[in-house]
Amino acid sequence: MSAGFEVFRDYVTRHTQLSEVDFGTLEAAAKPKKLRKHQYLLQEGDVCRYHCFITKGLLRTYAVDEKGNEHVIRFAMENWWISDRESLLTEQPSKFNIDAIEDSEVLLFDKSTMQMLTDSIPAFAKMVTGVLDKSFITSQTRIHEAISSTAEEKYNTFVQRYPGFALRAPQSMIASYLGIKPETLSRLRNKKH
Amino acid sequence: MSAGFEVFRDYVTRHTQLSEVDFGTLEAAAKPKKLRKHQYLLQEGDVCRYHCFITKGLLRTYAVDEKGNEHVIRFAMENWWISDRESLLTEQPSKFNIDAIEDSEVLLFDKSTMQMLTDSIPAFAKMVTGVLDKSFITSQTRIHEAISSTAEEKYNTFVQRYPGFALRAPQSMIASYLGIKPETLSRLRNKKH
DNA sequence: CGATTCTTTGAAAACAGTCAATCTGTGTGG
DNA sequence: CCACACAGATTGACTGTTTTCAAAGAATCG
Repeated sequence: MSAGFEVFRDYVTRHTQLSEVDFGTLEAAAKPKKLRKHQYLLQEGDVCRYHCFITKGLLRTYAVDEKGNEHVIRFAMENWWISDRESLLTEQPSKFNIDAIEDSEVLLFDKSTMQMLTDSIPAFAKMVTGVLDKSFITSQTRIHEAISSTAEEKYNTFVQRYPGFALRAPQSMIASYLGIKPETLSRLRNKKH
Repeated sequence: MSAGFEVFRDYVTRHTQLSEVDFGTLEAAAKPKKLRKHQYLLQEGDVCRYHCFITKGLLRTYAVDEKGNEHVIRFAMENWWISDRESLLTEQPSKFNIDAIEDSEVLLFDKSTMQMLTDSIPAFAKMVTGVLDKSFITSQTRIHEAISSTAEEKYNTFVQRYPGFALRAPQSMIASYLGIKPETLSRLRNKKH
């Protein structure tokens, strides 16, 4: 009854070198949690308290505007981290929602536990900073595409880069992620080639 | 003959607590550089070797597409860091250009020096990670706005958030940053409200 | 199945982009 | 110091893309 620890262990092993003792410390610190489809991991207005590692499933971060429209900020699946870093950092209520698109399983590390882990395991701290660095680079790339590509280019790039998301997320959410309307995405997809 | 060291010292003092010795180490590691308007700090195809702290002036990161159009990825001014983190991390040629919009002054910290500094000064390492964290949060916010706002909303938000950029950067670059055409920006600005 | 949600399609309206011409301000060389 | 050249900004008319609204058609789930 693993609760996703092997997924996490594989991930960590691929990204850094840790002793068996350190693995134990990490696994003891992690709180496994299961989420059913549509279940919130974080709801707007709540303070985000956890760094969250996904061992199974698919989640999204989204914001809701005054008109009630949802805007998907990001998707995340197995072997990705998800949280609202702003809320986590400032301890202010989050502007975002995070919920499960599929039944999912995650490992939760609360803020102070994470601090303790990064303080006591330098290799883990390095890995975590490396993840952040890559996240930032990915964000820059997304910004670049958002300001320079047409709707069609954005969609094609998205499908190539994230085939998993393209297959597993509803088209309305993909449209939202790309900043276009679902009708527009439907038309793009159904025009020949 | 300060070369911007007091600006840097002020900045570091505002963000962390460091001994006089550590300040000395940082300042000894920094290479001051002056840039004239239009001068490159980094040119597409070159490998980015430096973390760069701006003590004076205004710079931009931009990409050039197949059609020759420039796309401004970001602006940065006094007390901001700028670099191409992807190129810095991977040591592969950069896809971006960084150049000076005004005559500027920067402090350069090369990759290995930066590594040495963060390894030997934990408080500095924390500050640097904090900067990265905030950069990531800022990127997320920008993505959110890019996918959810109209051109007019993007412009208004930009002016409020970055009055300095709005005043100091040419409108064609601001338009590029927002992902709209200069003509469209001009029309937005000149329609009454 | 039956109900709900997601996707597709159509037609019209709104919006942003294109191309070309004019206007403005800046800086440079004569 | 003036005049010209140049880049940046504005304006107009037109085109093309995306949104909106509405309705019909799949697909999914209890």
